Amino acid sequence: MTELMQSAETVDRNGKSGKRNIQTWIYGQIFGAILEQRLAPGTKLAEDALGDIFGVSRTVIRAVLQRLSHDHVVDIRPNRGAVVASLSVDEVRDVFEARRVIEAGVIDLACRRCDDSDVSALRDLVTEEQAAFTAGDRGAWIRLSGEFHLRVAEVAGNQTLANTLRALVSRTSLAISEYETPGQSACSQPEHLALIDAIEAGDKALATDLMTRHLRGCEAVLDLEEREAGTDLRAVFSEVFATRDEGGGQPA
Amino acid sequence: MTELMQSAETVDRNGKSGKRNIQTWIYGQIFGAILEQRLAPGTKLAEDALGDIFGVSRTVIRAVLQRLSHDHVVDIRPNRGAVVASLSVDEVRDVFEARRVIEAGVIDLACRRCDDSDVSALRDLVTEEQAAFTAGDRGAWIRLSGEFHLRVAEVAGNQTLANTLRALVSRTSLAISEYETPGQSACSQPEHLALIDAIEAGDKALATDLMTRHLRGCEAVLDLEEREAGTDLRAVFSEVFATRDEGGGQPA
DNA sequence: AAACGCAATTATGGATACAAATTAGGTTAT
DNA sequence: ATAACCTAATTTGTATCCATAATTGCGTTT
Repeated sequence: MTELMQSAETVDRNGKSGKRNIQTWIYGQIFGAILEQRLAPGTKLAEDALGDIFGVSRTVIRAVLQRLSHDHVVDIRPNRGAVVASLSVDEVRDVFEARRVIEAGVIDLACRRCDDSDVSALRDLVTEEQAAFTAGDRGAWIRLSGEFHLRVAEVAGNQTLANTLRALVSRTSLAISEYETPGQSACSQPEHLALIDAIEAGDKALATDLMTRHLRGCEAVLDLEEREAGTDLRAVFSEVFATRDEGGGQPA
Repeated sequence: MTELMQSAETVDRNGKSGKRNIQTWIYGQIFGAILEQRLAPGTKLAEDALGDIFGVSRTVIRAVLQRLSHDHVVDIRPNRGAVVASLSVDEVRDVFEARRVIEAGVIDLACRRCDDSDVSALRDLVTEEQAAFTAGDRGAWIRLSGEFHLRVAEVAGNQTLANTLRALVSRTSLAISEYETPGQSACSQPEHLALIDAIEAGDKALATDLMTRHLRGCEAVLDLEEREAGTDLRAVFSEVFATRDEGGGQPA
């Protein structure tokens, strides 16, 4: 988390100008930190603290937080500040359902419009993803895994769909952050490679089917059922109350 | 355009509290004005002017403009202010393509999840739409026409898809604003009614087919080909340069 | 001793003040 | 007369300041 502490002035983040749109840069930094799970859901994002860290005033931070809020990756409660967003189980289901709808269409378009350079670029990306996975760099792996889907959307050649998908992919990262099953880290590289093959072959029916199954698989790996009960405080303690007369839940 | 001049304090816009989240209210006002075409694409949205109109400081206006910018209905150029967004021809095509992808999925879900009250609510909405069309209230008609699609998304029961679609519907309004053919105002009520019938019957194949055709029809009504040349300044004046030696384009 | 209420502190929402950049208008020189 | 340049005014970007709402800790009361 301390990587954030580099002063905004000293870092040449653009290669072009020294201070072009500092706001966008900070936005990217916080966004990236959330996606790579260096900031966990529920973390308070105080304006003063972030202002100190990045060496700007609250004005800039406020603008950044509002943009992030619109992306649904941070949650701004009126008069109560901003926190890294937490997705409810229903929201996670909605996000995956939305992705199945959108990415089925995206990959259909990609089948029609891809050329050889697109295919090899996609394969390179999966190689990177494999490397991050092997190296155990979980943050980079999640980011690259999402980036694969975004690259497919770019191949599809529709900027609007790509932007839409970007929002959903980032929320998926948040979902993984909250609901992943400890042991099961679904290794998606083989499925991504199969998708590329289908795209290359121009087999739209196969490609859409693979994509749908892939997304269903990602969702299935999360433990949404167990946690679903966990969000209901009353349910969590129901057993305690049921057994308290027998001394079941009482401390010594 | 003068309806905007109601003072923010005097209007009870929520029914609950007198000044709850003024920002959201102003956002809605400007958003609505753009959707109903009371603000044309390209219109400058100066912070000071809007602040005076709504009786708030630039701080609030800036936040609102940033939200609108994220919705792609206003365009913020660094150091040069905000204007109502203008969609290029390519963007319009992208938006319609995206809508075909998303709404095909949405209506599929709607077929599965709708009940009788949903169906009658949709029919009521089309009745309203018809009334606005008959009354010649173009702004209300465009808004209600878009609202129909959003209601279908709500019937589908996926908040994420509904939000995504909301952004696309508003951009569609902008596209109509810029590219509509003068005479042809496509009356969409019959097509909307046919969609409702298909949803009610649960005929997913028919419903998705109708939706796709409906959206293609809306796009076809716009004159994207003619304007496409119009955006290329060089092409516009190519004839002038070709004929200038003959005195073709010279003023007296 | 525990629970309720009050006050102080902290943080957010909004307004104002200041700096930087762009645009428009005027002046000058060719 | 036209074109280029320079200056002034308007507008955006950022920082600081004030007001209001929320949280926390302490004291009082039962």
